[in-house]
Amino acid sequence: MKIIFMGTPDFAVPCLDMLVKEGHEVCLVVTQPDKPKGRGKKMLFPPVKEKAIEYGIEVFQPVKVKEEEAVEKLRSYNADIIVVVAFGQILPESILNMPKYGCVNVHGSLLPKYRGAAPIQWSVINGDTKTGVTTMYMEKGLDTGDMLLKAEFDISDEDTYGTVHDKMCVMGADVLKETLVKIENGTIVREKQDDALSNYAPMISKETGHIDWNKTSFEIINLIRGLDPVPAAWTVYNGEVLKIWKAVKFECDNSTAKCGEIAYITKKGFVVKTGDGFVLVTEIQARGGKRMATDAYMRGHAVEKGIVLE
RNA sequence: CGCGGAGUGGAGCAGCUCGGUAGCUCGUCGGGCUCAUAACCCGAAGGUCACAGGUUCAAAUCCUGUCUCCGCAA
Repeated sequence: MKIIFMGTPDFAVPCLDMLVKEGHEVCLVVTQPDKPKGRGKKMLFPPVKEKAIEYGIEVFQPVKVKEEEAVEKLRSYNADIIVVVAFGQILPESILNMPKYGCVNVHGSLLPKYRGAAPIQWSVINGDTKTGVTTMYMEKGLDTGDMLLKAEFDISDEDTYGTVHDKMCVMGADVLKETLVKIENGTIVREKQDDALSNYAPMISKETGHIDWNKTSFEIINLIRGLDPVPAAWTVYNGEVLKIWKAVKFECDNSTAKCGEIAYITKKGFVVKTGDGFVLVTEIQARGGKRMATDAYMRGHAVEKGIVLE
């Protein structure tokens, strides 16, 4: 099929890769404009653009795809279908209605759960043990379109946002592949989303990662997992931000410690009181420092019992 | 030229302001104590102090340049 592909981050790359390898005619790749990133201010290409260049596909980077000029450019390609994977901009109806087969989206959750920008993170943060990808026809509402195909998989205790993301984007490409086959041969089945079962997964901000030690150990550990590797869960230690990369439940008999207080020091790390128990923090990152095991950090820094994390 | 921090034995740090025998907490190896141990005691190995120049009688320490890593901001 003749396809316009719209996507931006790493998550979208396997899908683009698949489209090309399956022999589809990807006539245009639409992605977000280059932005100065990183330390220097270096202009970095979005990952999807890198891949498009590799394949020699034309790249289009409108600041606002909904503007008339951009819409007309898309129309001029007369594509059969538009595939959207983590593009990062809202599409106007003029685009949604443009191609013969419509606009298909790959979403990182089992819809109708976790509509919105950060479905993977929130499913980990909420402690879900199962997630998946869903393909759907796009419509005006945010991730509300009719569902097409799904694939699900388990989230283990060891999984983080990063590991789930990596599994999911590969799986997303597979599901998309199958979806396109069925669309093309007319065997696809649309399924309405049950709005009553839906919820929203809002964008993750820095503040999302600020640990509330009054919460349960389970909630705190899941928050840490859900924000690893970006943007990280953190707390304030001696007035400075301390990122927490890994923590596990811990048994401790310190009954006087209050939430957030370092209740105990072990060889592996320090133990913090939570809303319903204790967690042993085993991997951290201090301001200006690298991510490292807590015991390594404690060899060079004095971490004392009684300090309260905020 | 966005702001800032850092590169010191295997790990994490101190020392640098006020140049002059490389230190701390661990790890590793050997020995000892112990029913035993991640505990304790004794001992040992292991570092061109990121790289390249410069100043100096002498540079981890002062000056210049380069590379790499990290935090913030985007």
